Amino acid sequence: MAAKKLTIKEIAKLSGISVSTVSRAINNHYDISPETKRRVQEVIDKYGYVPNNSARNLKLNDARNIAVLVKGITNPFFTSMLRIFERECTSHNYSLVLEHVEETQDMTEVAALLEKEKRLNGIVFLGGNPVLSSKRLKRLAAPYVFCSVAVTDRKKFSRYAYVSIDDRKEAEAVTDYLFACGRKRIAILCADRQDISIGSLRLEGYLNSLKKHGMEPDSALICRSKSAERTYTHENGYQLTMDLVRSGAEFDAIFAISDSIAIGCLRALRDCGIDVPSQVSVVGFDGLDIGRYLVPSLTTLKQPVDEMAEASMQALLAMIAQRDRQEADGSAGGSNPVEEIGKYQQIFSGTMQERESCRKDY
Amino acid sequence: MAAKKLTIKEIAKLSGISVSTVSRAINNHYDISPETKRRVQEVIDKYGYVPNNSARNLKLNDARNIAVLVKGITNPFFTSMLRIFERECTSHNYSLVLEHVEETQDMTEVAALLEKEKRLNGIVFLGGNPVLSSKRLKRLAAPYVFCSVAVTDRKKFSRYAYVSIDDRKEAEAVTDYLFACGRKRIAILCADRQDISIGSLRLEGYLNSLKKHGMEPDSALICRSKSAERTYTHENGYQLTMDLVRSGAEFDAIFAISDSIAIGCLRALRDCGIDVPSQVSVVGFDGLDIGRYLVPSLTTLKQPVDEMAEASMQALLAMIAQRDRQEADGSAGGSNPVEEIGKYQQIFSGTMQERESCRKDY
DNA sequence: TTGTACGCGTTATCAC
DNA sequence: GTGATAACGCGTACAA
Repeated sequence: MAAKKLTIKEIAKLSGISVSTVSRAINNHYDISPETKRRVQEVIDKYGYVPNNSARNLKLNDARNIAVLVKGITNPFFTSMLRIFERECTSHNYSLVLEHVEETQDMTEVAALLEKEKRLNGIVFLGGNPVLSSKRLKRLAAPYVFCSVAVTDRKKFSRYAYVSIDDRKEAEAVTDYLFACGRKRIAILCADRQDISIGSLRLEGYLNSLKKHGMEPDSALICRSKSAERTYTHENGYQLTMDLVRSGAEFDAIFAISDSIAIGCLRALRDCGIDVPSQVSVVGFDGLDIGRYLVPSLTTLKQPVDEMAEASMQALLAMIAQRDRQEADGSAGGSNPVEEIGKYQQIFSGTMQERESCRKDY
Repeated sequence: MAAKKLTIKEIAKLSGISVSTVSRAINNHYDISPETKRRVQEVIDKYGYVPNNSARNLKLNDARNIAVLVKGITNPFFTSMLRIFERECTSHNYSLVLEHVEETQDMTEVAALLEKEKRLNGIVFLGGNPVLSSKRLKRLAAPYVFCSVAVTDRKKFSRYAYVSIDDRKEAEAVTDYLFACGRKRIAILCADRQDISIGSLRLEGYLNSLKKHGMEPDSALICRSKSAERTYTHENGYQLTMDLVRSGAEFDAIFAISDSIAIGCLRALRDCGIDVPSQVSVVGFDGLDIGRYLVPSLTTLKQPVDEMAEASMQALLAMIAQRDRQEADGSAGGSNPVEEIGKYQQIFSGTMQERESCRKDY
C-alpha cells in the first residue's frame, strides 16, 4: 500500500475544513475554536499526518536546526558533551545536526556552507581552534558559541561567545600540583608541534609552572605527538611514554594533557615495570568518568563537562532568542553587539581530582 | 551590514542570466555551455551564494538526510560507531541527524515522526530493541536498518535489514571460554530483569553454556542491573560487583556483558582486595579500544565495530538506491520485497581477545 | 471564526 | 542552449 502523500490539503479535504484552518489548528493559533481544533486533530491522528518541514522552513525561514561542529571526534571528552547538546536541543525543539570536521579543514568554512544549506539557527564549535579570521566569522548569520576551545587570548575572543576553561592556567596548576607533591622532573605528553589549540595552551601552562619553579624546560621531557589527528588517543599516550622511557631520560612525573593520553601512559609504564605512583606520578586532564575506575585511579584535572555543555547551549539559545527579537523589532541585523556578548563568555574552573596515580611527598 | 538575502533570483539578476540557467549551472546539467557555467560560477563565488536547501527539498522531495536513532547513548560502544556513520554520510553527501531515544520511548514512534518531519532518506536504528510491531514499522516509508540490535529470533527479523552479532552465541562462547579456562563458578553482570534487548540475549547465552556444562544457574551469581538506563556504565559494574562480593557468594569468574561494566567491575574487585586473574577471572564484551590499556588488560569478546558500522551504512545506502530506482520505474512502493532483504542481513562474528584479566588453567 | 489567494526559493517542463 | 512558468507544501494577510 503505497502510502498516499499526505499534505495539509489532504487533511483539509478529509476533515471538510479549509487549509488555513487546519494550519492554524496545527500551530495552536489563538483564533480557532476548540471544537474545530479537536476535529482537525482527530483526522491528523487518524492518518498520521506530519507537516512537511521543508515547506514549513521555506515559508518561515526557520529550520530549527542547531549544528555541532566537532573537531577531533575521537576525544571521548567531546562525545560526553554531545549527549547534553542532543538533550538540550530536543528539549527546545531543535534538531541537532552533527558535523565532524577534519583536522585539516577550517571549521568556519564548513560552518558557512552548512549554515545556508541547513538554515541553521545556531552553531556550536566544539574543540579545535576556529581560525579567528573575523572576516569569515562575520559571514555567519547565525549565532555561534565556541565550546571547549582554545581561548588563547581573552582580547582576541572579546567579540565572541565562548565556554571553556583557562587551559593555560589549569595546566599550570596541574604542574604546580606535581611540584607541590615533590616531583622534580616532570615530563609532559602533549600535542604535535603545529598545534595551535588547547594542546599548545596546556603546554604553555606547563612551561609557565616550570619557570615559576626556576626550572629550565628540558626538551627530552617534552613529548610531542607525531600525528595531529591521533593526539588524544590511548595509543598515542602509550607510544609517547614508551619513547620517553626508552630515551633514557630521567623523570619522576608525567603530565598527560588529556585523560585518554594518560590511560595509554599508565599502561606503558606498567609494561616497562615502572610503578605508579611510587616511581613515577601521572596526572591527566579532563576528568573523564573512567579515571576513577582505572588501576591506579587517575589523578586529573576535572573539567565541569556537563556544566560547560549546558552553559554553551544556554548561551546559544539565549543568543538565538535575542536575534529573533531583534529581527522582530526590525532593528539592524549585524553581528552581536559587543556590549552584550560578555554575558555569553564563560571560563569555568577545573578542580584537581586527587587519586592514586600521584604520590604526595609532604 | 545585514547580509542581503541571496537567492537564485539575485544571482540571475547579477549575472544577467535567467534563473533556470543558473539552476542548471549549479546542478551540472548537461545542456549548458561551459562559458555560461563559468560565468555563473564566478558570480556565485563572488557573493558566496548557497542554495536554500528547504526550497530544494520541497521541490525535489529529497532532503538527503539520514537519521541515527540511538538508544543508550551512554554506551561508548555506540559512540565509536557514530564516527563512522558520520563519515559515511558526508562522503555520500547526506546529512546525519542524530536523535537520542529515551530508554522508555519507542524508537519506531520517534522514527515515524522524524521521518516525515525531516524527509529522511534512511534510518539507522542503533541499539535497543525496536519493538517489532510490523504495523508501526510499515508506516515508515524510508528504508531502515537495525544495527547492533537484539536479533532475538532470525525469523522475527526475516523481513528486516540488520547488522549485528549473534549475542546469544557469542555470550555462550565467552562463558564456554571461562569454563575452558577452568573456572567453575561464573557470575554474570547483566541488564535489569525487564530487559528485552542484547542484555537478555547475552544472559541467555550464559545460561545455555551453563546448561551445556551441566551446571545449574545460581541466582546468587546472576547480578542484575537495578536501573535500565544506567546498565552499561562503569558505575553499574562497580556497584554490581560490590554487591556480589558483599553477598558472600562464591565465584571464581565474572562475565560482564559489556566492557564498560567490566571496567567498573575490575576496580571493585581491586578495592575488595581480590586479585584478577589469580583469584577471579573477568571477561568483558564489546572489545572497546580501552580494554587493551587497562591494568589488568581486559579479556573480552571483540565485536568488529567498524565493519559493522560500515556494513550498516552500506546496506542502508543500497536500500536507498534501490528505493530510488523503484520509484523511477514507477513500480509499486510497498515495503522491502522479502526476497531481496536477505542481502541486507548480516550477522558478524566476534573474536575472543585474550588478555590479562582471565587466568588459564590448562 | 473561517476561507481564498499568494509567495517563500528551487527545479522541471515546456517553448523558443 | 536558454528563458518563462508552473509546481512543491505550507503559513498568513486579507477578505468574508
